[in-house]
Amino acid sequence: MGTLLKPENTDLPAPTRANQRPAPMPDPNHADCRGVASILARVGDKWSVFVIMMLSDGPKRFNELKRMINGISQRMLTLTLRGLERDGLVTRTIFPTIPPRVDYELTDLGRGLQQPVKALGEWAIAHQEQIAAARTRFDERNEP
Amino acid sequence: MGTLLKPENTDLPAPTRANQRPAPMPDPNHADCRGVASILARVGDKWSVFVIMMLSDGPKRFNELKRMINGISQRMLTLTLRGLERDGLVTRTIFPTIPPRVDYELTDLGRGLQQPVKALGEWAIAHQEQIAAARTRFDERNEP
DNA sequence: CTGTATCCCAAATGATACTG
DNA sequence: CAGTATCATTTGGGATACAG
Repeated sequence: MGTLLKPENTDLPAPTRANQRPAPMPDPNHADCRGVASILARVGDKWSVFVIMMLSDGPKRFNELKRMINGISQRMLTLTLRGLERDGLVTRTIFPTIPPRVDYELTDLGRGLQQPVKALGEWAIAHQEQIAAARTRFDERNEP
Repeated sequence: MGTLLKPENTDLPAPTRANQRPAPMPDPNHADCRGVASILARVGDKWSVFVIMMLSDGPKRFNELKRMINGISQRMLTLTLRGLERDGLVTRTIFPTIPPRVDYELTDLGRGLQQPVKALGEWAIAHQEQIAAARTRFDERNEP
């Protein structure tokens, strides 16, 4: 779903024989590269992030989400929700009424993920001007 | 580059006429949706994340990065680095020697981004088993 | 209403070859 | 070494249409 939902290409780097810089610890960054990548993929997925955001303030129905997330297709919403459900981030509750009603809600795990995602979002907001400026500079420097 | 490097489809949700739940504030989550999305896209990009990780402990050369990030193609490394450079997250320094040498290094901005990304990575590591378990459960529940 | 199944096009990426 | 150019392939994702 995301760009990188598949766990290949996530090997560890060859150990830099003699590290030219201290490199204090065995570098926790590299640990568990494989597994982590597939989780980052979920976060990297635009729709997943939006859905998680939208579920912040309580459960929502399918079409409710569809309306809130402007531009998502039915197909992608279904796929995204399935992915989130599969990862245990969202629950899916069916009310066997007519017409049917399905509620989606964040799990505890999902709410936990929300925190770091939000932190990221806040960083993005805090620095968006700086980045926009950098982009402009770069662009006009490379095609005048 | 990432799945969602383009700023379309990032509109705000239509105001839920009469909200069925309190919906306390104008919801700061939705603010600056467009701009933020393109930044999240960068983070969502697998290769970008890896490159940022790899640059944690100092500048690296092109092929050095290529070797460290197992599986990335020359093409994708180039594109990824260009993107990071464009966003002002990485600097590119050319040493006009023969053969040429190019160093890539995180900017202050880039190092700043590293923090939230790392937080996310740590969350991922902390919960990877829980997620793996959820996936297994989901899978065997849906195709026995 | 909440999906699933198809078809189909555009974008992303890998492989390969070539260059300063 | 550090790219650029081109081609081939895969994949993502929108637009239907249909079903329970």
